[in-house]
Amino acid sequence: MTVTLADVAARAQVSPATVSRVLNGNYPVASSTRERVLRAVDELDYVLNGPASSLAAATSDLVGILVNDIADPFFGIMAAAIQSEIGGPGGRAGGERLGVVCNTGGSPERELTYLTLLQRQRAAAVVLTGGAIEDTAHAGAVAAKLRKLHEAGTRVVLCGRPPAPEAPEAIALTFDNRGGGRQLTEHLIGLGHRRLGYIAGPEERTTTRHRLEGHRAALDAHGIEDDPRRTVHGRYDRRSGYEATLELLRRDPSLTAVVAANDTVALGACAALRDSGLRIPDDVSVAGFDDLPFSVDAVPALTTVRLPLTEAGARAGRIAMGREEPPPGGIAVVRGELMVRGSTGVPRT
Amino acid sequence: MTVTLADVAARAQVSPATVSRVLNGNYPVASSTRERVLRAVDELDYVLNGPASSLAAATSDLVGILVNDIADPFFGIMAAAIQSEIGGPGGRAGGERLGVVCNTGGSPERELTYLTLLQRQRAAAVVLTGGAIEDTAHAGAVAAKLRKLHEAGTRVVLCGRPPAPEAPEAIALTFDNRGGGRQLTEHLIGLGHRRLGYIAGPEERTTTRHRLEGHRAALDAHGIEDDPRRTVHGRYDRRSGYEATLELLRRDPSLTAVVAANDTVALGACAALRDSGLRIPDDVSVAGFDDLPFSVDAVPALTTVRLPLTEAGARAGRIAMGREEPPPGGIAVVRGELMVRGSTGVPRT
DNA sequence: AACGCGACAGCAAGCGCTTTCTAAACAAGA
DNA sequence: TCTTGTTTAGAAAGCGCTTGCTGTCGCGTT
Repeated sequence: MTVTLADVAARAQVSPATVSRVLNGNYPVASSTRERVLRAVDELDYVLNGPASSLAAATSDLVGILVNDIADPFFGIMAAAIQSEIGGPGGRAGGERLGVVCNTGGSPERELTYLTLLQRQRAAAVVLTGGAIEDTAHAGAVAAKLRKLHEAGTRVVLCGRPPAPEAPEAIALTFDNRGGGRQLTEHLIGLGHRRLGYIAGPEERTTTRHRLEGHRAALDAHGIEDDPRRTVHGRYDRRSGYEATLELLRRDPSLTAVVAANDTVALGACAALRDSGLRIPDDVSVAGFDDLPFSVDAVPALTTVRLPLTEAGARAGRIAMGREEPPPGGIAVVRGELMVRGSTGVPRT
Repeated sequence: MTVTLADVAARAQVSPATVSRVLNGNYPVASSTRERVLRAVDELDYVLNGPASSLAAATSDLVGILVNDIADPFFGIMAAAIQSEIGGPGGRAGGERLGVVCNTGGSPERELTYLTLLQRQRAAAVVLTGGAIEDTAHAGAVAAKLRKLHEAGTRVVLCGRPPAPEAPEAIALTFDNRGGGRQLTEHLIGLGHRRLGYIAGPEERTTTRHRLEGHRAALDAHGIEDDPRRTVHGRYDRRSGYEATLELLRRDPSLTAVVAANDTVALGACAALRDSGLRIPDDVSVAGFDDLPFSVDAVPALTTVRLPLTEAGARAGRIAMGREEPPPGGIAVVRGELMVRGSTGVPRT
């Protein structure tokens, strides 16, 4: 029925061991023999049995990529970059690896489930992307899993996620969300804004907290009181941005700027402002975060903080594959870059 | 070092066989025994060895999802929907499956490589999303792989991809790209447009061809000559839409409408028009395809054809898991819905 | 001429699990 | 009492591959 190594060996008149060595290519095999084996492989259309191979070798060629929301380009772009460094053709280094993207949907349980599944598959590496959930119990559980994975020989990399003190062996490429948030708000303050609304993401995420902290730091540095009523929490999606904006306007119709948790939310905010008859940026300025591809096409183009998602993802991928040295101390901070565009301007007086 | 089934068995004072049966839960085990085993599993923090299990059982819990471009929400949305039906309990007993997204980047070789990798892993199912590549050799190779996968017990589902006549065992959920394209262009013609530019996708994709055919059918049905100079091919991205639009304008500045291969391209087209000092839709109407989430937020909102990506993906996922009957004949056509919005209007006279 | 050694190839022992077949224990029908 | 059936547990044979160790052979050294 299915072709096995033994079949290939028989056909090539060699032992199974030799076939295995030809296929794995880390043991001297005479080129004439090798050729014979490869021909047999070809003729029989042989495909290695992955599970058997993984079992015997105690390693697999799976690399897991965990994302919060695969439908969100923020994660899609990182995932694509990571995968491009991991395998398929082109990633020659030491065999083909299967980079698999796992969608947690932002759910803690699913995150753990996937981690277990990956552990079960004896994954070669795992990359966790995006912000972490700030729940002590859950964070502890994740850290414990990461430690186990590491012990089992799985490389662990965090991309766009803060370091996990409880799992220090995980390499972390962290986005400077705090700094970016601060830059953004300072830009707005510099333009003359004093009444800024802030649409934050879900409460329990590190990304949310850090960006918000940056915003508040900027306010504080300029002696602007941070009225808690000017901050609204929501999900990281357009709808949430729309509703949050209406809420902010209800609370304070004199707002001159809205800072959104990310670009998607900012787009929703723009829609809400327009639907409320307000012009951007003449009446209200809007700023986003991430600089996703569509942001430059918004009308007006969105002022935002560009995060080098592709570069960071690629680097994370290389580190996961052991093809690049981890940063000293296992932690690197990746900075964003303020992109000033049409959606922010001098406030009306 | 690592905990094995035998360790658990020893601790629970039962045989490995019993532990296995408890874990797989498809064999009668006395509840007292079961409990003892589960406690041991818990105490030892045991995690099943996936490869070993797959080897012994000759099946794995991997489900592959192939996408052309994971950074594109079109695929991200489908992938999320598919995965949501795959993960978690629900399938077989013991049923956690690992839904893995593989990014081919639109490359034929990568597509085949991933298919081989999935075959190697003895995947439980494979879902291919998005348009196929129209290259006889490649199509044949893919079909052959699909047939092999099927023979090996892997369920194969196509989602948003035309049926593969050479691999009839693959269930196909096909988008009615031709019909959608036709509707869109007829809408424009109905508004009075006669000089329509068309920005098509890459030449060799079925999606590209079908949408274009629909467009031409509409022109033809209304006796409008199809000037080949009014069609430009490009990639499915924003940049391509931008450049193609400039090219179309150069060829015929009197265009009154631009139909884009998809929403992302349409966004680029809008940018190009605006940069050329043209108003939408007063000077030129623009239409997209897919109705991605950001399309409604474009200014003006994009007229487009909504494809039920989430529904189709979910259905494909269920079929892949064997939880839903395949459509009769193994083929189902999924229709799009014309969404008329602000980006199209009556042409200037 | 004897020896040593490098380069290859094969043997066989697992890797950790599933599953068939068998056995034990007990209840119930004859 | 003996047979038959039912339920639950164990023994053991692999699943297909990798790899440490053991040869074998030919050739350069001494």
